[in-house]
Amino acid sequence: MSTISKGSCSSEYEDFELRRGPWTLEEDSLLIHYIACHGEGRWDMLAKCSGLKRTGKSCRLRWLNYLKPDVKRGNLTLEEQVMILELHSKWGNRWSRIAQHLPGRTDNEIKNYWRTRVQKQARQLNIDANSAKFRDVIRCFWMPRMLQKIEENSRSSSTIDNLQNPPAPIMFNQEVPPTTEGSLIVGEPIRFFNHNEYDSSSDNCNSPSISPSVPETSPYGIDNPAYNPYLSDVDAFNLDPMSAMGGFENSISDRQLAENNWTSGEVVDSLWNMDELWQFTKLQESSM
DNA sequence: AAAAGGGGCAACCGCTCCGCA
DNA sequence: CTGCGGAGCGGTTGCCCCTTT
Repeated sequence: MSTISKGSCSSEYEDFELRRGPWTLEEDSLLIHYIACHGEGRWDMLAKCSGLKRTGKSCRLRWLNYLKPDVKRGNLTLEEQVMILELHSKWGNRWSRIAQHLPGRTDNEIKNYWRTRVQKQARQLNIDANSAKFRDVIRCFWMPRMLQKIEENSRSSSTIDNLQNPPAPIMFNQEVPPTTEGSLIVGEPIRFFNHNEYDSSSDNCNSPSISPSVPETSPYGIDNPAYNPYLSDVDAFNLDPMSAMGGFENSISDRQLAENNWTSGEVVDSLWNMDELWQFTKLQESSM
């Protein structure tokens, strides 16, 4: 067990051992109280002065991922899941960046979602989760299903009046939190398009367009292959899905795959039925 | 009812970036 | 220009809880 050097706030600082592991209620309230009085930042100083026997890093993480008032708890909504899939296809494992577009969600939460739910599907399909093939499965199969589900949900909750009119584009009510990044469109609603707006000529897949209004470029170099490994993959996401699916049936033909439910809680219907995926790949095959 | 296994998630670790002296 | 400290990020680990056998 390591100790940390003497701080300016506590003469006993050098004497205690650093605490690790799960936070206690007392520690949480201590941290909340300290931040309420002194604000965020200077985490090392905060750790020393608050009386917490934790590192500054640990305090920061606990605050940002758990204690901060605007942190949203609970299952990710379908809209949030679609957003994660879409943004991940653009930016790769830029979790904090993706989290910026999901108000109240933390990078850690999104990362865990990706690893536990999405990568699990890739494993079951025997596909590399970072491969173009898997991205096409997501884009051409799962995301349209999710959007369809979102649309169904919005329809079922709408009034008769709404049913007489074409449904409006699915909108997120939340604003994208302001960011200092120059090229980002800040404060703009994240917007998906429904089927009515979809121009099939613009996409290789027979699926709705999924177009969160996020910029294509950024100072982080999302379009720079050096930062985004996906881009070095010869524009992998724009590959013809037919070719992307090539040989795909071989990897799932033994039906060894389990039912796929990477969505959480209430959305555990046939959305991720592998039979449907199977039919989907066969359709792709026969249309060639 | 108990043990084993697996999944989910909070927390840690190491690296990188950035601002400042 | 360089070194240093603070902060942030992504990968990994480990624990807890639930499910299965």
